[in-house]
Amino acid sequence: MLTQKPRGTLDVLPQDSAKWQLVESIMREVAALHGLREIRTPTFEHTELFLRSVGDTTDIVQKEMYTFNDKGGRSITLKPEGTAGVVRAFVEHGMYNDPLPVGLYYVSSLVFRYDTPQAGRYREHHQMGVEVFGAQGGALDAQVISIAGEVIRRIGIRDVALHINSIGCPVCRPQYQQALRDHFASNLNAMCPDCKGRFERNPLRLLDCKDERCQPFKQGAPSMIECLCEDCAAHFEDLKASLDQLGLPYCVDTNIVRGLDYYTRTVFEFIAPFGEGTTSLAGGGRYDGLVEQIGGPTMPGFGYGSGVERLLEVAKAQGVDLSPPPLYDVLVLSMGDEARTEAFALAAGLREAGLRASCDHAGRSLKAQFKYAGKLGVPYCVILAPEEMDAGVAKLRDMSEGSETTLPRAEVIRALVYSLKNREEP
RNA sequence: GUGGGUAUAGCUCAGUUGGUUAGAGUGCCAGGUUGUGGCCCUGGAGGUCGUGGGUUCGAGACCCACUACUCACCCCA
Repeated sequence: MLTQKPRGTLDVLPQDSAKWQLVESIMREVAALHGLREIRTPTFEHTELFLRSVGDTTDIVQKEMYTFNDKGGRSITLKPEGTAGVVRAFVEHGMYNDPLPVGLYYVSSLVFRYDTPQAGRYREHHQMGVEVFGAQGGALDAQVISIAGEVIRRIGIRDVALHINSIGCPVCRPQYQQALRDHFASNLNAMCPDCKGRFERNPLRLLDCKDERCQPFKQGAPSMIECLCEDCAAHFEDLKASLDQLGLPYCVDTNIVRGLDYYTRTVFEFIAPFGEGTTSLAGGGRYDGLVEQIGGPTMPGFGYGSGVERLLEVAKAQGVDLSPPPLYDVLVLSMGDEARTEAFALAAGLREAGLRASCDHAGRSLKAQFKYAGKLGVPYCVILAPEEMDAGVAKLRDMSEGSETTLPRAEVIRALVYSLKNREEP
């Protein structure tokens, strides 16, 4: 117990942390291309925020939140998703007075959900994401969707499908829900117990029930797309045209509903094959009523979240090489006390010149030092031994070619800087 | 939350119908002329056999509980 991490958590070890940094840097690069600025919000918020935004009938709120009372008797909840906290901060700090639209992104934000862990699914995970406030066109939706897609593409993940849908707005969704109820009403007695509950609460969920008994009744059910009001339909057309302009292939998937109540109009997911099935790499959508609902002005919004663990696991399953470069550009090897002291100074000089360098600190044999360099894949070694010390020179060994050159000690740093620079080019 | 599978060295795994000091490969450390890595050879360190009970003369093995991992359902990142 003492040496066992809590269920559903993950240790990121040194051999993997460089991959995390790579993914995070890709997110930052792409975000910068779109003029987004980083925001960091607390790991926990007042429980009320999630009840109001995510919705108190959703699975997330009903059974997956880490909620507790703090010592002051406040009900606190660890973030179960990324958007609510950002919206809260946006409103709290009056960011709607900034030049609109306001584009924000976050990197490796902690997210907690108490559900059964599985591959690619944890109780604590990290999300990167984007939220844009004050822009309402379908083109904006397409642009933000393209950010998620571009990050996935730059990581090197393949075979990703973009699924989009529109779930309408407060004008047309009630009409659609009524249309669904009308469709299912006569057969409700033959359907599964879950669906009987969904019928009143959230009839959209009737459509993605997996129970065999319910399958036949879905035939001929109206689709949300057909019932969109004029404005929502136009918005959806705008989105599709904009995705075409960006050259981003997509499919309209009416099963994409999203398990959060605040979405309006556009919802989307990037889906990749994973194991025997598929997994969602990023998901989000439009939330035009949320800012107002939290107590801000009327303000459209669009955003998404993407799970870092999943991105890395799917990349790994696809054999994407995210391995970092060798730990050092150069190691300074030495024999004897005099040379060791000199090696220590030379390594410091190399770092001064911007090279990643070190020397032996274990008092190991020259052979062991070479083995160490070989195992790390270090491209160059400098050798300092009594003979070189007497002559005021050093040997420079190219580890991949196995060639050695002897040069004056004072030339070593310049020669290495030159060699490494030329190495980058090919 | 419900059901199936699994848990032995840092990693991947053997371990016969319960029977003495629990093994292999790999990795790690060292040595093979005290100046040279990758290949090879030798040696060494490293294990509360997931945890706690039980059965038994005796449990890594059999039984129970717990914990974790894993697959499916649900939902999602």
